[in-house]
Amino acid sequence: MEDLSPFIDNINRKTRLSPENMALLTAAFKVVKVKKKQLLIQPGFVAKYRIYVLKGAFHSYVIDDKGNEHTIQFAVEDWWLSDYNSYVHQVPATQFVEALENSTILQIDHQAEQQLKNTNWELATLFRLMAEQTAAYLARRTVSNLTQSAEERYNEFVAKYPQVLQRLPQYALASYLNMTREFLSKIRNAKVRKK
Amino acid sequence: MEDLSPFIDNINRKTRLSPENMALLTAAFKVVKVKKKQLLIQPGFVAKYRIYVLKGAFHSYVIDDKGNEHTIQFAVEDWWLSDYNSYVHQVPATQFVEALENSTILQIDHQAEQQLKNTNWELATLFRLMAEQTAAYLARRTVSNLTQSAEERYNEFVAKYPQVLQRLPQYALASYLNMTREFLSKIRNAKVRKK
DNA sequence: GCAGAACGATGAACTATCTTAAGAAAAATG
DNA sequence: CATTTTTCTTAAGATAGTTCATCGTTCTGC
Repeated sequence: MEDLSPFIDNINRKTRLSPENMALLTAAFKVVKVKKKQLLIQPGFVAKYRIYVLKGAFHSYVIDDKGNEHTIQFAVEDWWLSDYNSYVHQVPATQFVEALENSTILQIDHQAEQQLKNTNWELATLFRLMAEQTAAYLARRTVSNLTQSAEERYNEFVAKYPQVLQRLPQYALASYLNMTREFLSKIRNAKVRKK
Repeated sequence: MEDLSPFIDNINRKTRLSPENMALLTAAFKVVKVKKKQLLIQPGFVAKYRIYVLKGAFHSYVIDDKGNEHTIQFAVEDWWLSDYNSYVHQVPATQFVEALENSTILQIDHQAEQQLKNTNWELATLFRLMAEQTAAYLARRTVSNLTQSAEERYNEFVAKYPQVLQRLPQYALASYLNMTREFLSKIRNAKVRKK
């Protein structure tokens, strides 16, 4: 049996649920184990799940016309992810969501989420707060993408997510920061020399 | 008296409200006229309002360390905008929201919105759908920022918002597309010559 | 425990985009 | 409608970031 307490804490930080509703919510999420490199979401298929990471690491990415991979989002323990556009509108995904390590997730399917939102005030509020926070996060990210240079984006990431840094392959981080792996390598090395 | 039908249609496209709730909602929004160049939101102040554009045009932007302006978002008739991070979390804004033309807006203040969401199921659902759609939109924008070149971003904008194009100052569009005005000028001109 | 694949580092040549500067056009203002 | 201010264009030189090719290192599956 998995320990769901990180998940429960995560929810409690967003809103206060009655014990019954917390039980309803956790019952709607399924524990799933996935192996490194396994895909949870693939372009062409509708994203069926909203995903919470209990243990492990993921990234979501797209592949552009030239065949280059671009990481859109990371998620490690206690983070959420999906292809939001696909999940919200139930249209075919454009993103891959791939495990970077062997991982354990909680997933809720779209239909179950709709059902909860349509019948339960507290849970509807919870999902609203999640959507608002996702929007606020993406807005901040858009600003940082528009205003910072490659090196500044790297520095910001290091400062914000030092623990995450260790666990990510550099090619994924590079594409998340919107630069080539070679250039990221260069930046990192220039830093080391300075010290 | 202003004609609110575009607003009402906008809401109806998101969800079906009872006449009473539609009345409650429209009562919570105030009609405000603003002059070109007027600021609705300013860095340092908490964004008090969620804004719907009835008539006119706006852009939101930030100013970076070097003093350069970066447009984050546009809005013309029938669009919504705010500094979402500031509005959602009620923290000081980082963005300006400025009128590009003399305009008429509908605005709801954060407290009134909370009140409606806390007491009314249908309206809570409406605001949840709005947050979800905002998140999905920002996710799409993030992808396009990460995967496309300057010229491709311009082409995409032209294809998607041809009518909007005419009404925006080029310097605002350039910074929205994450390039200098000079470079945008070059791209446009290269196109004209090809024809 | 080995072979092949995936990952990261490095350097040289290249290119997309920026910077600066100056003039032309357009719009706002009195 | 003349003047001032703002916006757009053009062009030359500068640079951040890419591409390509190569090599050492570390995973990974069998």
